[in-house]
Amino acid sequence: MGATKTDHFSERQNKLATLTKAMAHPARIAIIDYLLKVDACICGDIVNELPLSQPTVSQHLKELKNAGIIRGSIEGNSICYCIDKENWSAFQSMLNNFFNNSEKKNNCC
Amino acid sequence: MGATKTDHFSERQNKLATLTKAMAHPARIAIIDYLLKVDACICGDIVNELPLSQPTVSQHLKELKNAGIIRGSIEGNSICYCIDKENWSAFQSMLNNFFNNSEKKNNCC
DNA sequence: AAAGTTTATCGTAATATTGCAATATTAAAT
DNA sequence: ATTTAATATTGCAATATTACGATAAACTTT
Repeated sequence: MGATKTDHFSERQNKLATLTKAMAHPARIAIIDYLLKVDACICGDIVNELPLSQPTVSQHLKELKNAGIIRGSIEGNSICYCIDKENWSAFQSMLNNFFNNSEKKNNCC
Repeated sequence: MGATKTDHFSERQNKLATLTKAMAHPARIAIIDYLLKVDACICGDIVNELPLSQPTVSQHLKELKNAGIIRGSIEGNSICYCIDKENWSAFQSMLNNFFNNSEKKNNCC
């Protein structure tokens, strides 16, 4: 196999999995770090910032965009990427709800 | 290729990526959901709860354990799994720091 | 229009993940 | 000691991810 059985899980569970999957690579964490720091940026800057080739970075950017974490807009010759703030907040809430579901009981084992 | 270049990123970035990767599957989200809900459980319960075979669930449990998200202790014949509460809190802080790094400026694009 | 710049896509190789049947392991019960 | 029950491991097939060179596409500048 190799294909995830998404259809057997709740929409919330699939969304959380998709979100965490989009973040589940150090390069993508680094891109988000950078975008949060500079709060606007040109794609080429990211390529220079990362120890990866331009096509590889482009691919990571695409994944982040598909997940709704970043947005890109054409800026003349180049492309300006930034965090999608609304989604970013929504994602934070989503994850916090997930974590706070625990009722702070003790470990049982 | 296919192997992630972890050595070029900061320890923090790699840790965040490892953590999110461990959560990046609906079955693993479902397992965590369940463990948070029941706050203790026998492995067999999880197998019954999920639409996956016993070996597959066992594999997911192993990944969650390797990531430090859950712990297991032998309980007679079976194994009792639960969330590792200390790590769980630490992970929540780690993610919140990551999210809160944004300085709430507007979207630039 | 031609040349340069910037980003995306294609093609491909290497590796990782997902899933399960079959089997092994471990402990309890008979 | 055998059988039963619960979980882990092995082996393997299908698919996904990661990475990059080569190339395409789009826009700017000359």
